[in-house]
Amino acid sequence: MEHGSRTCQDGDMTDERQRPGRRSDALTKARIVQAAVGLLNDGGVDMLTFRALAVHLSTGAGALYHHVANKSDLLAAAADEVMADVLSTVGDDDPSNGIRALMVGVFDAVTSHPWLGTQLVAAPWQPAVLRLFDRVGSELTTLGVPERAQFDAASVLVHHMLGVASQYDAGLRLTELNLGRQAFIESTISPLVEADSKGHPLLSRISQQITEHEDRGQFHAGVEIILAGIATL
Amino acid sequence: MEHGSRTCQDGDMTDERQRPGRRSDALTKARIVQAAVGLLNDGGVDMLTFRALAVHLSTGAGALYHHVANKSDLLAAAADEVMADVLSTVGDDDPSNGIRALMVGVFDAVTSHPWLGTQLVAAPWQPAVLRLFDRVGSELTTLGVPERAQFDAASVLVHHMLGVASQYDAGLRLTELNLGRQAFIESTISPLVEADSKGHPLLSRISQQITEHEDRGQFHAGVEIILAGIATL
DNA sequence: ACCTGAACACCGTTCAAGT
DNA sequence: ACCTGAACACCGTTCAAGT
Repeated sequence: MEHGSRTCQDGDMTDERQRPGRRSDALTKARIVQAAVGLLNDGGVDMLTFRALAVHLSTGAGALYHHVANKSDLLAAAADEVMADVLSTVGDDDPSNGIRALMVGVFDAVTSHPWLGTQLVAAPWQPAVLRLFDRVGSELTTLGVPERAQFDAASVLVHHMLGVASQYDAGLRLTELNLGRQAFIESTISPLVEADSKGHPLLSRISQQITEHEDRGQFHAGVEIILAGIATL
Repeated sequence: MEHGSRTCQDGDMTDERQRPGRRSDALTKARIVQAAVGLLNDGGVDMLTFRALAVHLSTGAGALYHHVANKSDLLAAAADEVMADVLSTVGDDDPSNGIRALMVGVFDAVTSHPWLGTQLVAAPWQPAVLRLFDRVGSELTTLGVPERAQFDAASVLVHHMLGVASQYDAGLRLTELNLGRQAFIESTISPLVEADSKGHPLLSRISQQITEHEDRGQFHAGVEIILAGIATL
């Protein structure tokens, strides 16, 4: 654990930086959040515990409450840190495709942090989501969407991205913890289909979607539908 | 602890209570789920506890595990019960507006069950969500959307609805627990605006949106954008 | 002021023991 | 087979006591 040599961010402001977990300078909210992000990336929400965090930072659990209000505050701060980082390194494409590049970039980022999607949809007014909204909005400005409709358009785009990302995360957890996608289909979808006498053509397509695992394709198709709708404004 | 207000465990056939879910039959998954929905509607997720549920059903906490696998299973079953009920009483409009009626109906239902939106987005492959997907899909069929694109279109619609609904729920919780929307704006949005030197026109609009509390209007506008996009397919 | 870490008030879940 | 409820293994959070 301690020799993690994890990726982490460089460019720290601290002059003397030991390994994460070695206590050389004062506790600070930034360091706590950084350690929290590390735990979340390693093992998801279940691994983020005030006790584990305290061990990682070589301090007591109660000390953390001098810098974060509670766990909800800590999670929001962790999400905001990752989101700010992601948004700063995405969307340097040509202006015509700026909105698509932004969407794909953030989608990939959310998808590679399996805890992030759940956190974002669980608390939609947290800073990380507002940051994302704002960025999508400014991208819509360069795309020529009228101001009046920017919030609505950004909302649809953001919700689509978060929705597909959380689907992806849930799919991962499904395959990790449970038996497999085929077993999931048989245990969850089949009963629904057989309960009614309807055809349920879409449920079959959902089964296909799950087995083929093409969340990225689904994501792209949705973005195009939304952009086509936005173009009519 | 539990000095007994519990009357006749077995051998009674005349014991009647007017409270829903209070019968002295054998424990069954349906009755457990029904009681769980009651607790959820009363006080949200925090109120749903195996101990509280056991008290409500006049049984022991461990007995519940004979009928539900765990809390996740119980939550999924509760969500599915509500969703099935909602879907059976919605969307009897004329075919041209069927999709709008369905969307609005489900949105209202999710919005009036403050725990439901969070549960749905947290586990996107649970039966309740699949049911919803399927229903939206069949509505899209009558609207003339080609089969090839139905899953993508339904996905965008469902994610939009769940996204706005969870925004609404979070807004409610914000006003209940915290100081008020204006205080929220000053504490959360203003720091974001002041951090950068950008204009952040959308964040101002978000502030407005929050204070005016027009989630329904936002929801409608988003649906129209998506339907316009779907029409191009 | 900051930190410590034991203590408090809960959880979900299990399991020997009953019926 | 079903139920009981104490026990287990945790949580987030608090707070007297230290530095």
